[in-house]
Amino acid sequence: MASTFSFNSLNAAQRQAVAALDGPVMILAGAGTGKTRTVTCRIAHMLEKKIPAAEILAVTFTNKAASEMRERITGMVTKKAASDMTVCTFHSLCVRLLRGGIDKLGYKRNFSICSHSDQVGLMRQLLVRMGGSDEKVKPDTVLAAISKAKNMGLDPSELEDDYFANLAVAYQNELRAQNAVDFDDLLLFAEKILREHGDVREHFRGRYQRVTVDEFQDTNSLQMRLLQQLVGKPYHVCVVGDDDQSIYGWRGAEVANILEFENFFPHPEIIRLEENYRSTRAVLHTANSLIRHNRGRREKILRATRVGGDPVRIVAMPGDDEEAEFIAEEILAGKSAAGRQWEDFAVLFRTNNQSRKLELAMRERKIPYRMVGAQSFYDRREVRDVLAYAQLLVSPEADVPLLRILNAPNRGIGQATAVLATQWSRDHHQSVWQALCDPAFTLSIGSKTRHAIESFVALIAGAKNRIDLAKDNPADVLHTLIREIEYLPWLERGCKSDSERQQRAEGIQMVIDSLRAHAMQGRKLQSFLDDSALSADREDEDLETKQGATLITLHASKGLEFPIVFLVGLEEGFLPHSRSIADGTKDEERRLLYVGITRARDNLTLTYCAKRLKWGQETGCQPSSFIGELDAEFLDHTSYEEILGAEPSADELSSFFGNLKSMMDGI
DNA sequence: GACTAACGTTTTTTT
DNA sequence: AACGTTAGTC
Repeated sequence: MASTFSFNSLNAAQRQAVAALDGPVMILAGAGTGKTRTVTCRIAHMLEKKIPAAEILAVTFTNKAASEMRERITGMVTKKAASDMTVCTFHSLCVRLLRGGIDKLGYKRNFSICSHSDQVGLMRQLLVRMGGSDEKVKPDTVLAAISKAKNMGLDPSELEDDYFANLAVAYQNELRAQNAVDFDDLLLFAEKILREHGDVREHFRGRYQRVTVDEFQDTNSLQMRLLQQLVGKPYHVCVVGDDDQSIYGWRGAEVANILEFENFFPHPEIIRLEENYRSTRAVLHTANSLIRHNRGRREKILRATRVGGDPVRIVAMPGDDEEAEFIAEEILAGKSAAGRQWEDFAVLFRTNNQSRKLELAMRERKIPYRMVGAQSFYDRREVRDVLAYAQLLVSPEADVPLLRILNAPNRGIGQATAVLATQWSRDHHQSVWQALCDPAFTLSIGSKTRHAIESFVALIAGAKNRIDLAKDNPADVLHTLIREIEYLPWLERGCKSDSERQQRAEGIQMVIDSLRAHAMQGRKLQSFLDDSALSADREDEDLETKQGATLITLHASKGLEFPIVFLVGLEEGFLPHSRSIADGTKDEERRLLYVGITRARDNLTLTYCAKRLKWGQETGCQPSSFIGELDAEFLDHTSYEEILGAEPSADELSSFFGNLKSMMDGI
């Protein structure tokens, strides 16, 4: 039994996509057209055609997408086949490659991976060290320029601005000295090794003969180059995406990859999935009428398989307070009148700060809601600290994590000492850890600090030893270490509230628990660290476990769907965002709105306000220019006053009193 | 080296 | 308004 799927359950275009196994294939999959199903069926079809599972590689952008795809495939094929194929992100694929061959570029195989906050920390140091600039330059600005250069295939020294070029060179040298790489380097170095080493390239091309890339509209040019190295003749490569849903241009996504695919792989078979199973005709027609205004797209017209539907409402609001209250009331009324679940409702907004008033309105009415969190779990301080300790237990010579926790908690090794140690290590071409271990260095330090260094070295070395001798479970060693150094009490002293204290403690516990689970599967500490470094997972439960209406940014909503959608703040300057108008990327804003609209299954409401609180200041607003681009056929343009002024229906009345009651209960 | 006060900034977010 | 960063003080 190889696989279970049936051609009969697919439409003509999907069938064509599933059948097209050989040569370059591009599947243009509009929103809600059954993309994932098509891709998983296509892979199942490969197995049916006796293509060995081990030769199949599917690349995604996020870990979430990778695990979802793995899950879907696992449901269709044998366990063996599912575990034999490779489904992973671009970055984790590159880590695998580099752990086995980065020494070709002069790095050691136990390199560490810099997170964004590591990068910022490093750049901040460099800015101080280099000085020289009259203007204040933000670390993020420089890092963005460096990232852009790497993605374009430029050497750091080739940056236009001399000051930036100097910083970029220093940054790259510093990383190399610390045997560390950043996220871009993972792709950059993997591509370089594949390009320059024919044996490695042939090995990978032989190993992965069937490559699928999901969300292709999000690839940047470096990823494109990597893909070209990865895929050899006869180019059995399949890319899947939708240029109309390309909303990550600001972080390097290159729509040209999808628009000019035939320039990268010759004579691709191009298949369009245009039958939409998600939305009503009203929603879809409105979405189509908007996206038509973009130039230079792969033209697609989504066809609704569902008939009719409520008209799309556009509601003019006096202000953002009324907007939030209106939506909360509508959710309350909709739930009781139409027998909906809280989970059926979603409110979409452009910027995170727009969620405040919405949250408040939800809380007042006791509507359960889930916010798709802005702060990533792995960016939380306690998590990064504990992971840094874990990293030292694998390789204390990793400077980045060492410097991170050298004085966390405070142990009397402050910044001054850190600078001296870094300086010494640089002068002697050694790691900071080696400096701390070397009497030649420590004897130059005051006795008080020296003793602090000695006990720190003993602490780490002792714990590392226990792991190396495999006497204890790494999770236990780490747990003991964290307790011994009284990390949590130190952290708690800096907390303002009890809930914050609790959250910190939970963060630490979650790392330990997840390491323990990892170790149970017999996997090494290093692989745990790689996974952690490459996953910016928000607190996982987010959508799956948490109950309630969804509050979410337009960006984060891509790939999701909801029966009832409210899309707020359709105001010029917000959507399109003023910054995008200045940058000349209004097309991308239009795509963003398009993504938002196509999230709706049954019912869609768009709102805009006459005034809005912005940075603590009341500001007047104009309706978004996008509103005028929507075709009127299925639109119902109305206003807050008009809706409130109308005779309330029996349903609305009963829910009004219901609300009143729940508000009273809340007091 | 730790703590506090003033200051400036504020799109989107993944690896 | 609210947050993080920085400069200044003890």
